[in-house]
Amino acid sequence: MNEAKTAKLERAGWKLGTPKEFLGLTEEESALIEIKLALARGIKERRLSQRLTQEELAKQLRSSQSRIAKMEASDATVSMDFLVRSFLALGATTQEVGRVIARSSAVPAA
Amino acid sequence: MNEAKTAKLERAGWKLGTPKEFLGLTEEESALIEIKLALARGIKERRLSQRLTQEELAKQLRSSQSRIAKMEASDATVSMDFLVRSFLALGATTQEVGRVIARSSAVPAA
DNA sequence: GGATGATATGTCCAATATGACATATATTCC
DNA sequence: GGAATATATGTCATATTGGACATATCATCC
Repeated sequence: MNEAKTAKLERAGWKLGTPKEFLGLTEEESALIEIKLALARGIKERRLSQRLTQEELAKQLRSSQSRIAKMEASDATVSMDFLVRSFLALGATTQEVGRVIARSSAVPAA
Repeated sequence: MNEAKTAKLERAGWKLGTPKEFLGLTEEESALIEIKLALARGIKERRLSQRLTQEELAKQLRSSQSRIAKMEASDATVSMDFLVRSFLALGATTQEVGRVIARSSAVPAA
């Protein structure tokens, strides 16, 4: 992960700490974060393409606009359960959820 | 989902309620559960193939044996975050996580 | 530049998930 | 049948995540 990205994540409340490769932590830690970022992006895309407001999506999920905003901003207090539930609520299939996750750490071709 | 499966889930603490297709709830609800079941199975498989005890895996994750047991039993109190973290801790890539999820609701050929 | 509508951010406290622990139940070997 | 080891289940207190609300910021239109 590059510097700009980690800065953004720290603003979103992630406690990243310094790399701890030797403890086997960072690789999983960053993979998990990449997954959440990818889901958040996917959710926002889907919501927009369906011309839904955050308020409307919130209602469907019996949640609140602020929570949706935080989710799309990859706030650290948003769980993966909530991300996946939202994605599914927007009509995604498990196949699509899986695909988004699988590709989350794909390195763009140089 | 068949009857035996729902019975097992209810034993694991899931509050399923009667189908609410008309509210668009059940499809997502069951998809999410299928995902969690698939992850739990994948985790147990990986752990066993690496000849790790629940205790050992727990230590790696700074968790406890009981939590691992609950996870593998798809207990309702286990979060998706924890499932994915565990899967990754067992050496899975995001690709593999994605694949397991994508296939979670695959219907076996008749 | 001020409405209006959408999104972002911060804070509450209620609900849920967590690790830890105790203890129960397998499973395997002797 | 009883050690020894692994796994399951129940319960706590603490930590994390949740919805709700207030308010701030941002865009678009007039």
